[in-house]
Amino acid sequence: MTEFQPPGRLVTLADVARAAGVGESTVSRVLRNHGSYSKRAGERVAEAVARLGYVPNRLAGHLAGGGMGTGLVGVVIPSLANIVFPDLLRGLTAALDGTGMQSVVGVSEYDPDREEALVAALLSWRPEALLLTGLEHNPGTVSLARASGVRVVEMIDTDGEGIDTVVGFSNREAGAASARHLLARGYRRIGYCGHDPEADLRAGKRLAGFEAALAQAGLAFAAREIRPGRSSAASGRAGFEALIARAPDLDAVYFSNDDMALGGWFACLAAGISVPGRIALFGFNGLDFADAMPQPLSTVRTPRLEIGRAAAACLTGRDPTRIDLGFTLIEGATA
Amino acid sequence: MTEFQPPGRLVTLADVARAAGVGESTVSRVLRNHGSYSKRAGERVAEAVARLGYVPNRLAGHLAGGGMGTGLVGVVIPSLANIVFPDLLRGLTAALDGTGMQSVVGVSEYDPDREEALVAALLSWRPEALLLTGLEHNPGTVSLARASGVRVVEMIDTDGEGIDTVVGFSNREAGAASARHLLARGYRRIGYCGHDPEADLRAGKRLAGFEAALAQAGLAFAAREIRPGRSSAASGRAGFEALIARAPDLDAVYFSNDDMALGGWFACLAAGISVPGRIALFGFNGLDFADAMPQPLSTVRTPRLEIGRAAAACLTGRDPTRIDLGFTLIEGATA
DNA sequence: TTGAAAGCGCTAACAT
DNA sequence: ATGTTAGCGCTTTCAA
Repeated sequence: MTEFQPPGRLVTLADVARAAGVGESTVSRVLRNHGSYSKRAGERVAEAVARLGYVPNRLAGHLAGGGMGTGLVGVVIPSLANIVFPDLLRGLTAALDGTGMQSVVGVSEYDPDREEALVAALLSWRPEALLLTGLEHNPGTVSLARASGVRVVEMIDTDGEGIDTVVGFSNREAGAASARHLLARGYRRIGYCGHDPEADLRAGKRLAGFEAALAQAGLAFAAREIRPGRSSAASGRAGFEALIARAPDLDAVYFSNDDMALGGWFACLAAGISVPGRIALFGFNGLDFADAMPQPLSTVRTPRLEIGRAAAACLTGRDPTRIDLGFTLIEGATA
Repeated sequence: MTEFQPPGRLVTLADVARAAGVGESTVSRVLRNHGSYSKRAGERVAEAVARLGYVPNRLAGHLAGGGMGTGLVGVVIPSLANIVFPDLLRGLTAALDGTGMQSVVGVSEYDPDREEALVAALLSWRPEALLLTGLEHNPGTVSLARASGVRVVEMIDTDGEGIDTVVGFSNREAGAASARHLLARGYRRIGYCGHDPEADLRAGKRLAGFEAALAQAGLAFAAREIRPGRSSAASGRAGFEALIARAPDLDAVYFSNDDMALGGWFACLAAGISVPGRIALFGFNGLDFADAMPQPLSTVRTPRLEIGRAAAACLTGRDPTRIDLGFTLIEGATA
């Protein structure tokens, strides 16, 4: 179907024009179905395109301009190891599907400097929008984003000021709501088990919100265990075991997220600790497995896919927006 | 820091040249640190770049460039909902980091037609390589990939012929090894609980490999439960419950992956079914949580990050390669 | 309806 | 060491 091509040189629009016996502009018109052309021209071009296996070069297309955008969306997420960010991308790509837009994704590993470098790199592709995670960035990142002139959407977190458009929920409030839930259930000797809140600033905000709500009740964490590295069930299990060894009288533990909480639940199961009778467990995110557990995990469900979808919807909008998609406290059986 | 820009027009290299009082080619030389230029020219250009907030346009750069690639890598994965594919991307982006390459990712949702459309779209960005998942594609996808002239790497699966370069492991053999493990442990009334093997062809190959090994021992599945939709703990739990209700005498269940197996384990816990005493459970992938469980899950660890890394390493290579990274059977406590 | 020509922002000769 | 020039592949006037 595809003719032999001298290696290293792809079929160009000029090749198609020659093969079809028409001018380049006619090929362009046919391909973009823009302007008018004869039926015959249309057929000959279509035939030549198929025969030569022509794939348009969008780089050239964009450069030639005429207001047509690149169709690229630059996205920076902090991690791929935590399913919440793939979930975000899932919502985003689902919404982008069919619009002719493509996302180009960079992963910052929770490093603001790396984020800045990624933003610079992504902008060199002249994306039509820039999607970042969270509200905290290097000053350089902010200048770059501003100067780019494109729509900037900051996802997930609404606790603070955004550059342009913000889509997410209040992590601080989610933490506070979790605390109020535990307090309402009568728990008083509460511990915290989490991964690094300095790197994962949203986890830090939840922690701060939780503490603020505790303080309102005249309480504070009875003990806390911060684990280095990323969150995981293994880390949650080890963290919980360390915590409970240090503070055996805890009656509840708040985890930085569901993965950590799952690890804590595993630890209880292994040690024969009754949940929530002896100790209550509370997570965050509302991951898939949470409600398949024999005791559904008590947690806060976050609108991850919805944030991705809403962010995509904001791309076309003209004015800055602020969308709070909220969260849902799930009264499971562990707290 | 950044001067006012008439909206809609970004700073170009020509603007920088004018501001720095040098020629365009000098700016180009300075920016790319290629060719020679005076110290003074370098300083003036650097100053102008900073002052104007100039971000190079790589689209134009590539178009002009004699042989300089786009630095883009087109990637197609079937899903973002299953952590194994983000893991793959994680290995890939980690290896790409610092090389100046960026991946552009498309998600096919296990649909070959969508995959073909994505490949066409990605090729229009003139990537320097194309990374696909699995070995089964539409004929159109294969022609496109071939005609592109770029390195094509098919990831994860080595059971079959590839277009160009293949990096993965044998899913078929992984399934067979799992069966042999269960047989060696004395299990004979084995059931299967999985998600759609027609969509997830790798799961289908594992299933086929497992069955072939059973057949060698003169056995077959005593029962099987195929669940529609994607894999999850909830699906695994429901599937397991249906399976065990239909075939109460099973002594082991092979799951399509760890998420499903976790659901099965939850079901056993909820129903007070002893594992592996009463029934053994076997998964696939070796996910994070597997060894944090009170009873570590018996499963097969797959080299997901390594595949991503190895795929990145293949990008530069000249000749087609075939890399089998193998897998590791993990003798957990559930089988 | 169609082709010729200009130019998008950049790089790589080629001069100087 | 540096400016000038000619494209890269495409889209869009503008004539014809």
